[in-house]
Formats: sequence, C-alpha cells, structure tokens
Amino acid sequence: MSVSSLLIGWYRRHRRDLPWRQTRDPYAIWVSEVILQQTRVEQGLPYYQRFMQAFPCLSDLAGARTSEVLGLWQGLGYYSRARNMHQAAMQVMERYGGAMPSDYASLIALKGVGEYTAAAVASMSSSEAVPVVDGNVIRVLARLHGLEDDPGRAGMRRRLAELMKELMLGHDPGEMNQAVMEFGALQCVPRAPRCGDCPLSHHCKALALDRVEVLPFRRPAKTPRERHINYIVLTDPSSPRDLFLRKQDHQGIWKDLWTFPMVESPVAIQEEELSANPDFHRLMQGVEYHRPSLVLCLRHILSHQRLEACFFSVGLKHPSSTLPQELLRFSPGKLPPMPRLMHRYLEKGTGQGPARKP
DNA sequence: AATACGGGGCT
DNA sequence: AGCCCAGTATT
Repeated sequence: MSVSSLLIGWYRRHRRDLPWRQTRDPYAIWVSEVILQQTRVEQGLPYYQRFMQAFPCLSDLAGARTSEVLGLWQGLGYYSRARNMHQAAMQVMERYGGAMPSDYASLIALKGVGEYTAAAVASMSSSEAVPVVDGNVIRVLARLHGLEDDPGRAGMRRRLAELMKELMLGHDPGEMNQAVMEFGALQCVPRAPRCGDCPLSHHCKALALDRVEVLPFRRPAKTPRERHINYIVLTDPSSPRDLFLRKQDHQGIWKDLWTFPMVESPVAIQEEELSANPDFHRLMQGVEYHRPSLVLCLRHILSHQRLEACFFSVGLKHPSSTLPQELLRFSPGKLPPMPRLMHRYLEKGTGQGPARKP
C-alpha cells in the first residue's frame, strides 16, 4: 500500500467533523483558514461559529466596521488577521463583485492571504492541485523522509511542496492537504508522537533512525523581551465605573485595540516614581488629579514579550475635567475591542488593595 | 533570511 | 518553563 493511500485511508477513519469541512464555499473555508493560522482548532472553533453567524457571506464582512470585526476577534490574538480579512473582503467586492475567488493566483493577491492560505482555500474549494506547507506538513514529511534541513530555508520549503504534490497524484488535492495536516495534528504530533499505532511506521525514516524526537529541525528559540508597562487607570468620581481608554496606534502589539494609557519604564516603579515620569506628565497635562495608587500587577506572557503590567489608579479631581483628546470614555456596557490583558485586569482589579506579586 | 505579531494548551 | 499551533507582512 502506498503512503498516499495509507494517509487518505487514515484520514477518512479519523478526520474530525468540523464545520468548514462540510462545505466547498471558498468564503467559509477562507474564514476558517485565517482563524486557524497559528491557532489550534479547539481554540478557533468558537470564533469561527460566531464569525460566520455575524458575517454569513462576504458582503456582510465587507460592509462591517473594522471595530466590529476586531470585536469578534477579541481574545484570539494576531489581530492583523482581522484587519487584513476585512480589507481583503473589500478587495473581493471591488475585483470580483463580491464573489470570493477559489483559484490560487487570485487568492494570494488578497490582503493577509499567503502561500499557505491560498493553497488551502484553492485546493479545498476547487480541488486545484496546490500543496500546503504548514507546521503539520513540515513535521510529517520531515519525519517520514528523514529530512534534517531547516524548514525556514527556501530550498527545504520547495522540497516539502514537491513531496506534497507527489502525494496528491491520484487523489483529491484538498483531501490530501487536509489528510496530512490532520495526521500531523492528531497522530504525528510534535512531542511524544503515537508511533506505536502509526499506519506509516514502516515507511518512516525518522522512526528507523531514532530521529523522531529531534525532527523537524528547530532553530534555537530566542528569549523573549522583558517589559515593564504601567497602566494609568483614570477614575471619575462621578461615574467610577467608566473607563478611559486609548487606541493603540503606530506599530507594535495590539494595534487598533484599546488599552489604558500607559507609561513604559525600564524597571518596576513605585507610585511616586510614576508621578515624576515625564510621559505621565505629558498625558496628565492640564488635568487635576489625586496621587496615583498601585492597584495590582499582572504578569502577561506573549510569544515574543514577557510583560509585567502594573495598574495605577488615578482619581480625577473634577468630574468633567478636560482630558487629552486621544482618551475616550467608555461605559462598562459597551467596551471597545481590548487585548486579553485588559480583561484580566478588569476581572481581578475590581477588588481592592495593592498587590505586587509578579 | 530574520523578525514582529497573541494567546492558549500540553509536556 | 519551553514548545508550538491549518502563517503573513515587513524589514
């Protein structure tokens, strides 16, 4: 039995029943693929359901406000995916009159659609023979063929794509793409793969050479950047539940999401030091306020940064004093899209008393 | 080719 | 604590 047939056979027995596998609609498949970028199926599934309910077809998405799209993305991370999707939807309206394309060339020209997503959507919605190379494919094929090269290299990527194209011969390209990915997600997993009941164990070069644990090649990880962020939580005595938030602009994390205004410091700072901080002064220019009081510090771990976030409550002396323009007031009932860290604070920070335990 | 970009789950 | 996830855009 050939490797390709073994994979398809395994897939048909073990495939998970997922909503985007019950359609050939390129729009629905595209939505699922973008949500699943760097995101596990279990984590993305509820977002997919809510997203498709809010935007059943492409024109619904194209006509939405960016803030609404970001709101549905809230908590999922990599928010540029949501912004790019919204832009891509508008591109499809202009270029194709609202009909989502299903060919690789048209798809990859869309915002936020790279090689992987274009190949995935094209193969699954129209059976175009374009191979996907994602983390699963890299792992499965590197082990199966005992490939030691760095998948970050262009040459290795091309080789993996070629191997996928060979596997596709005589099979539906979309089904084979999904079969290898599902195999990587459920059977040939990163750590402790289930080689004991693997249908490809007799074909697996890595298993024969005892290289399963070290393949695929991994570049040594860099240590993430440490940052100390001090958030200014303004409180208006006349309506103490309101939040004063600022939209993250420029570049950097959480672009277009809303957070408390913040001041960064090289090390953790005390309440007095915050008062003396020049950025703090600039923010509070022309505002009368009480002295800052530390409410709580939270440790927030991201892939590339380790944040120590300290939240300082600052009471306004006058209920409606003029505040910097970039600060907007929000009532708790209708908050804008915010990163997880803000929600963590709002859950825990409602209590009282300073606590500085990273 | 290298880096930035979130958040969560599993070992 | 470290790894890695159905990656893409930017540098």
